Amino acid sequence: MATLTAAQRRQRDRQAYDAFLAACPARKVLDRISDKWVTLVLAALGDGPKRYSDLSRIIAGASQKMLTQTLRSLERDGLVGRTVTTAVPVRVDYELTELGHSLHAVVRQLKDWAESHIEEIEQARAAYDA
Amino acid sequence: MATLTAAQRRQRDRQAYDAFLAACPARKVLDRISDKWVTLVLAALGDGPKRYSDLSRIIAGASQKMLTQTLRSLERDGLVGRTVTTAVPVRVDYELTELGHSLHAVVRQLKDWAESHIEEIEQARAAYDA
DNA sequence: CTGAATCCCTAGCGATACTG
DNA sequence: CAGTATCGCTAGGGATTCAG
Repeated sequence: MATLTAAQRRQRDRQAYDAFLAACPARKVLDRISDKWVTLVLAALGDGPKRYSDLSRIIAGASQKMLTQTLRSLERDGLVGRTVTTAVPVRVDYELTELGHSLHAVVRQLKDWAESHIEEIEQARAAYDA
Repeated sequence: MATLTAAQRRQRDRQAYDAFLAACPARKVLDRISDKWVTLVLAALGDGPKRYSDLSRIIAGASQKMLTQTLRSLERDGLVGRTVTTAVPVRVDYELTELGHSLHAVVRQLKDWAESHIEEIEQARAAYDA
């Protein structure tokens, strides 16, 4: 094997690293929840099914594009269910699946951690900035 | 109050939404963990202190810039501690603080969830794509 | 060894307009 | 009502270079 330049080595490491990530389950979930819209939709659906328009209203900051995109990916992953009621104005309902609920439970723990430690973080920031 | 155009209404909603987010502890933690490098560093430090060069090797895919940037933000938030040993080549050690460990514990739950449900997600994806 | 500063490019997202 | 399609911007992050 020939000697590699630093750049080539970095490139190779990055390949190996990416491969490792692809095989790592934790990474896959991270991909899911690291999307802020995913978490927000999950939270919004946490207390029951919602219509598309409901979600759009609750998560006011999400563009149509992001909302639809997020719902599609969650549906694909089996985290939310989608029900279309063919009527004169079409009606679409979304709800967490069993799998979705179980993830929601974990995310809620994260939320709980946040609520109980956010003050410490802010203190640390203030101290650091000073 | 004058009548608003649709664009103006969206803008206003977005403002209100952002304000709500800023006050929401869950959003702040989401900001932290939604950064993939944060989670990886957290994981890497989960089993003991590491030198800068160790982290750089373990998280091979991270550029110097991202690694340093991530470590700084974690330090600022009081999640990791930084120890500089003034020597001829400078040596810097990083370790999780108590606060960092408690967040790590929660993130680990997420990881556990992933490992036990990733198969279902993949099945759902396969089914959806078909 | 550890880190700061710069350049630069792509992917993600918002805004808008159109369809069933 | 519930999307889809397209355009354009900007912010994240990689590569490179300089410094303590």
